[in-house]
Amino acid sequence: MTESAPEPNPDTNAEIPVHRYNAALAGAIEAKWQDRWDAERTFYAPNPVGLLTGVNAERATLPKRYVLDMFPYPSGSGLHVGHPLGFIGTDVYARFSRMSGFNVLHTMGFDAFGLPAEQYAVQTGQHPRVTTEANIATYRRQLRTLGLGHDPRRGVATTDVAYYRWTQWIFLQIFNSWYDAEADKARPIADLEAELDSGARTPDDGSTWAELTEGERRDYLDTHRLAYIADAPVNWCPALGTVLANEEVTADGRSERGNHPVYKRPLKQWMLRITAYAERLIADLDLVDWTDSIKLMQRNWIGRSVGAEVRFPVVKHDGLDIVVFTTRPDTLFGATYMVLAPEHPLVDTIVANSWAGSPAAWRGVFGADVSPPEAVARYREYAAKKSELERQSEGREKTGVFIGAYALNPTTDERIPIFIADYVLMGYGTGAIMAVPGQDERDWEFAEVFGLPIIRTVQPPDGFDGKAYVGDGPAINSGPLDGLNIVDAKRKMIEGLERGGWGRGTVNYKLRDWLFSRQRYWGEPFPIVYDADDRPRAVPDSLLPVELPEIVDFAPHITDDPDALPEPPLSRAEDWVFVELDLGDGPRTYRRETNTMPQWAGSCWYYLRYLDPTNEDAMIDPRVEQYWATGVRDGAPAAGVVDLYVGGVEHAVLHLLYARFWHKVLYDLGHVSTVEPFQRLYNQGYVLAAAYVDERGVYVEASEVEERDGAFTYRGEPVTRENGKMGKSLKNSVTPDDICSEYGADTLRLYEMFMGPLDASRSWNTSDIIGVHRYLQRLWRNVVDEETGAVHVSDAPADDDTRRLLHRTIAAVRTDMTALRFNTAIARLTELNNGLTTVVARDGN
RNA sequence: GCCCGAGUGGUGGAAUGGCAGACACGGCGGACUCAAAAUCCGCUGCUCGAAAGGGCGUGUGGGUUCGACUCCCACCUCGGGCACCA
Repeated sequence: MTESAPEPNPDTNAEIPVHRYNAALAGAIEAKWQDRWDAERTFYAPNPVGLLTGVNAERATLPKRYVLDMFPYPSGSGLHVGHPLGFIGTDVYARFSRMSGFNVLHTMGFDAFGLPAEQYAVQTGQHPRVTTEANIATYRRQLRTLGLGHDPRRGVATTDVAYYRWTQWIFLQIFNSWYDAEADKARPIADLEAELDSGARTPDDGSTWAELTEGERRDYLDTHRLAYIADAPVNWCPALGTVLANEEVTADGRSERGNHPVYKRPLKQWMLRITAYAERLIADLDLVDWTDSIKLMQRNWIGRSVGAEVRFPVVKHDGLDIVVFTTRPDTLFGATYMVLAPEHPLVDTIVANSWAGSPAAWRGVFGADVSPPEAVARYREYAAKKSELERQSEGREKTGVFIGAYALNPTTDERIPIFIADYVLMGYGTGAIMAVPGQDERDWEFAEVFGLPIIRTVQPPDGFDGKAYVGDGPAINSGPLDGLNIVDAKRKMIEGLERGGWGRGTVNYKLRDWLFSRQRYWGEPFPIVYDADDRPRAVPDSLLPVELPEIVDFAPHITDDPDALPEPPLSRAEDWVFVELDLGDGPRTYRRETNTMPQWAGSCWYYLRYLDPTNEDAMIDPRVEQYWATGVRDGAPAAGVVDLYVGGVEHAVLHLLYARFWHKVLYDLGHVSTVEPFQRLYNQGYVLAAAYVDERGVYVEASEVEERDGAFTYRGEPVTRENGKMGKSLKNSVTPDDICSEYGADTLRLYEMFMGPLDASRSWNTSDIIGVHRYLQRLWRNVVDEETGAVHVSDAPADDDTRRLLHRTIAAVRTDMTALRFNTAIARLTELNNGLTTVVARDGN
């Protein structure tokens, strides 16, 4: 056995043995190996073709394994020990995979567009790119110290022009596509145009293609694209100066970032047609290995409900119907009134001019002394002004107003009154409901307030003393449905509705299309220009990238005025906004789109660019994509290209839903060969740490708090201890740099993996680190003489007990590693080392 | 309100139907040291007992089982998600 001399300990403290494993020696060992990995390009993962082929080429014939972290936003404060928890976990798994004979792709990029760099730029005038690049350099240095085995060639940042060029290209793929419902996939918009031109397809709005003007045809195509401009109610946040996606607004109507008030108002914005994929986004969850809780969160967010659409004819308006969506068509006989959302477009058409003897109670507080149209106007004003927060604080007290109009219940031919009320939302279903107070708690409450009739259509069980009964039971008061349970009654009702032309079975989703434009500087510009008719035109691929223009004032137009219009910073770059281009019909002047893409855009596909980061001719070379897409699951081809994806649970809906959507579009268009991006998803827990509050309730710097006899003080003042997520806001961050210099990176890595299962949140406790440090020290001492540096390794066969222990450890560690149970793997290794320590103490080596 | 998940020593945690508390921190005792730190060795769930030994013990109450931290039912507490979604 050849043995090289161990590193001498650079620590000059004469008190300790020269070859003791401590922070100084660990640092020397780690630096030596990190340099060697760089020099030998150890972690370069070879591609089958292209620029990333030469180094380690022999590994390209091995089966592949793709181990991915959710890439970080490079913030100005650098890493704390909570950030690398997942990075270390994937690194351990990647190294284990590499040693198990896989060609492992493992790297780290940066999600570098976003608000903090822009806000810092607004404050200091420094360009966000400068800040961003400095922060990335800090992150790279910190990550290198941790000894992570990344392929450095693949770690792209979303702000790289060479990267966002392809983000823009993907946007154009989406823009240039439509969703073919029959084929159930996205197809090029050119196909739609060709089919309309040839007559193979007719417009779905009832128009005749041949009779449309050129402009009307453009409009038709534009409204069918997967990326389209809509003048729809959006979430407008004046304090941030931008609009936000539904997913970025909290339940109480505030911005997730900054907690500012958000207002619903109609604005022209870019939308992505994610709703076309709702069914596939639910169905394909069966193909991936994610935790049930994450799958459930996505299913709930998409919110599929099965029911029926039913037409209610409006009295005195021949041929005019109100269409409602209901999940309970079986209760139709009990529909005693209807409710429209206040902003429902039919309201203005059907509102009556007089109350015509209807009960005064129906007028609520808004129509007490005025005409129905005036009552509608007043109620609308009341509902629009009420913020989401106020709706919350007022509880669920039902308000609304009768609009003087009636509809006919198609099953009973009864005349039923039509109300508007804000408990019906325009954004869900058809914005109109049939109200069945007997079987719906909200409808019951409303009926009580307005004195409306209640008819039970399901027999409640004996002893039921509640109001609305939502459970199962035999149908009553429902003519031919009587006696049937809910499931059978629904089926029979839908059959009847479809036969009579009164409705049909349908499926509805909570998911809305994705609001995709932001009024910000530090984001990807859209590769879109507007022509003289104000219609959007794609910038051709040959003119990509559309680079961010240099401007001086990065600030969004921030205001307290909810009526102010958003004003993108890019609109100030007038030289850039107006551009002369030849889009095939001669040179003309166009106006550029001045919105930018949301931060989610770059994170929707970075895992794909990692595959072929230097390719200038394509997003990915298809042969490279094919190689990395060859995963296996239960013996069959895996659905996802990434074998293991580790990150925080906070991305359960936003990022993971958006990325799946983009991936499916790219799949439909033939650019990727898997239907899903991420085969196995694992959510690492948070690192928690003690945080301290003073008597004013303000957090104080945790590292300066002193403990005496169980009481805590900060600069002499008493403080109380809490436990919370490590971070800047709780002032309880611990940096990896400090831990590395005190114990070494291997001790830090070992501690973070030993604290508990990877998916559980764990409390950081600096005093516990010594345990794993001692383990490394004992391990070292079993191999290296602390005094002389002599390596005592023996070729002599171990005794039976030792061999048994060794092989038991190997088996257990292998199982634990595969299941990402690193804490127990380390415990097994500690037991092995404790066993060896006994042998060494007995036999001398 | 609805839907998930979790409750085990002083602490982090282990055990997924078969010896509860692996591994580690902390604590106690010892070795080394003038002394302390570091390092090493031993003990350490609670409780009765001088000891041998006994009793109790995985949030609470019930159940299934030869056997339950583990499976089932109800409840309590904590954490997360959704929230007038028809």
